[in-house]
Amino acid sequence: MTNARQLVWFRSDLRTLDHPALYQARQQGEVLAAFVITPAQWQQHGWGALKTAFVLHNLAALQQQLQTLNIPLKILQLQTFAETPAALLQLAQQHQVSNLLFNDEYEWNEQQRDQQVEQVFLSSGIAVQRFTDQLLLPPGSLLTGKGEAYSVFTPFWRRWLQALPTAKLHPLPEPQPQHPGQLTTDPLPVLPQHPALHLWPAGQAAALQRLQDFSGQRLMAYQQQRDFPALDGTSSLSPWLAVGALSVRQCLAAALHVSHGQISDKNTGPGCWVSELVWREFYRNLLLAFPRLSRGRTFKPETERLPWRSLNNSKVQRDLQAWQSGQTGFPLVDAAMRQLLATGWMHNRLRMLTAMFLSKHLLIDWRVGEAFFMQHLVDGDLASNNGGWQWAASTGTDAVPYFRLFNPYSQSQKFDPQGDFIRNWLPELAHLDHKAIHQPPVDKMDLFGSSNYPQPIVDLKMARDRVMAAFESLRSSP
DNA sequence: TCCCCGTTGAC
DNA sequence: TCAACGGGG
Ligand SMILES: Cc1cc2nc3c(=O)[nH]c(=O)nc-3n(C[C@H](O)[C@H](O)[C@H](O)COP(=O)(O)OP(=O)(O)OC[C@H]3O[C@@H](n4cnc5c(N)ncnc54)[C@H](O)[C@@H]3O)c2cc1C
Repeated sequence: MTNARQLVWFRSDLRTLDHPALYQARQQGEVLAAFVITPAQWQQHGWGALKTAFVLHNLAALQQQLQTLNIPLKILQLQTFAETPAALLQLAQQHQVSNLLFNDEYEWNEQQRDQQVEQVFLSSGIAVQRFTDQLLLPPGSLLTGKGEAYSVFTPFWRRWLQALPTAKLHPLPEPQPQHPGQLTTDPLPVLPQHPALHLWPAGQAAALQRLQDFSGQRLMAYQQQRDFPALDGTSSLSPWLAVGALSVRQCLAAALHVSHGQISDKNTGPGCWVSELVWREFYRNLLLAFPRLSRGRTFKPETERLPWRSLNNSKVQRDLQAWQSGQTGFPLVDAAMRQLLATGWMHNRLRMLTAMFLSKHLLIDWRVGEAFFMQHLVDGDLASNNGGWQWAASTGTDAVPYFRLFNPYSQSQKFDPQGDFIRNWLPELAHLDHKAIHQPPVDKMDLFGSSNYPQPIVDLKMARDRVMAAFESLRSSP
């Protein structure tokens, strides 16, 4: 048994630290690692160039780290998930593997793929071992009184807090190096470049460094600072969490460390931050329990009938393009969209604002915005992105009530009071003071060079009335 | 993880 | 004229 060869299939868990499948495999025998590149599938999932590049650069970092452990990495270059089971099995048989080990993923297509992989391996006499990795607590371990998945966050959070003290959540160490074997590591594909990639250094070492930097003053002040996009109030760890260069247990351990092992509510910096990790957890559980979410359906069935404005209409097309390019005439919305385009990341407060602006004020189908985010985000993640969009569009479970509309000007005054964030991303408005910048006066004569900043593309009162009416129409009609 | 609008009462 | 507040969406 100890010499039996173990195949560890890496997916969205590109690290060697705290890796359940890798750690267990190393205990069981000689480890061979594999990664499957499926560009056509990734494209179908709406990944953008930046996210794809980030994944591949993290793969390169993983390869290096595995080399220090004498673990060879095989790379299968395919197109889709459909080809994966056969190709992976061939690899396994070629190298006389006795066990396949991998960490679970929760999206529908990924689940289907993994089920097929498991079947072909089992019927070829290769054992399959699956591990919980992305979730702190295994799915299904937290259920409502009725034995169902939670669809409301607050009770989920309460149960989660109850379960925390007895859960085994210590990060696993990196496995010991193994004796060098005969198998060789495959060459990497050419690594794509992207202008924003330098903002997101690949690999677990960079991720841990950021976690460390965050886990002091900033974590303590998180609850006070996290809503102000001009501050460095949040961790910016989402890209590494999304590709698994960092584990959620490593994050939790850091938070527990600064809060002396205790998290009892979300009224402290660490407690509040952990509650955000649990939101991630909540959305992953939802995606697993409700497969329709992976297939573009709304959580609330009646909201499928919302009368979104048609993209065949050229005015609607122009509104969409204005939103996408940061030219809506609402400064904080535009600054946020330009942050997304330039960096591949956007502050949470602004994701909520821009998502609500598109789906509510412009009354454009949230799925269009969801796809656009996925195309540009470096941390693009189906569960969290879909969860966030359905939250903002009020089509989700435990979403914002449809009438609780953000006003882009009030949000701007509240959360960017000095206008620093706007000034940073909209140079054409940089001359305006903290009072004027939220709602710039018309600069007809181009005295300040801001005449090319657009006028608001929509009247807020009209937009508000329109979206309220749209939601209210759901009640009366069948 | 909200905003709007009408009312009230102090000036 | 304006802050404070409550109801409603
Ligand atoms: C419309 C919309 C789309 C979103 N799309 C994504 C996405 O594609 N990928 C993604 O990772 N997050 C997404 N989020 C959630 C959230 O905005 C980001 O996780 C967060 O902004 C990342 O920044 P951070 O790492 O500094 O977060 P921190 O505040 O430091 O939080 C720590 C971690 O907790 C998790 N987290 C925080 N807030 C949330 C949340 N509201 N929901 C789920 N997880 C959360 C993230 O993994 C994050 O890295 C979306 C939110 C909205 C409203």
